[in-house]
Amino acid sequence: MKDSFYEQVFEIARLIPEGRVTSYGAIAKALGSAGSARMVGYAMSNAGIAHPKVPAHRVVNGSGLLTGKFHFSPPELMQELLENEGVIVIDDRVKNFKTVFWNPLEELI
DNA sequence: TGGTTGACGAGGT
DNA sequence: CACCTCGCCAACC
Repeated sequence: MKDSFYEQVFEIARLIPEGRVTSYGAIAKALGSAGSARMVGYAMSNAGIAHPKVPAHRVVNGSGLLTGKFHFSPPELMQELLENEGVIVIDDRVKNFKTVFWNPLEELI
């Protein structure tokens, strides 16, 4: 398999439209591996070196928490990018998360 | 080959 | 609402 799990994660992440966010679990489920949500986040560690660019800042955990912000440089960059796209972030949490949430399983059809 | 690692998720206290 | 514990799965050393 040339398209490793990582590559698949990147593919889905790149499909996330601006102003929208999704969760690691949702991506994992979209790939058919619902239980490997942790792997999705792990894959994102390579997002920084992945090409084309992967909007990792649009991926948060199931609670809308910016758990991966500390992997950015600086950590506050993640929130900056999100707010720049119209996503309100308060206390490391996405405002109206349920509204801006992008479900790859339904929106991607 | 086997054990450890995680940017997680759900459930319980 | 906040914090803790357990479970899952693929990649990495």
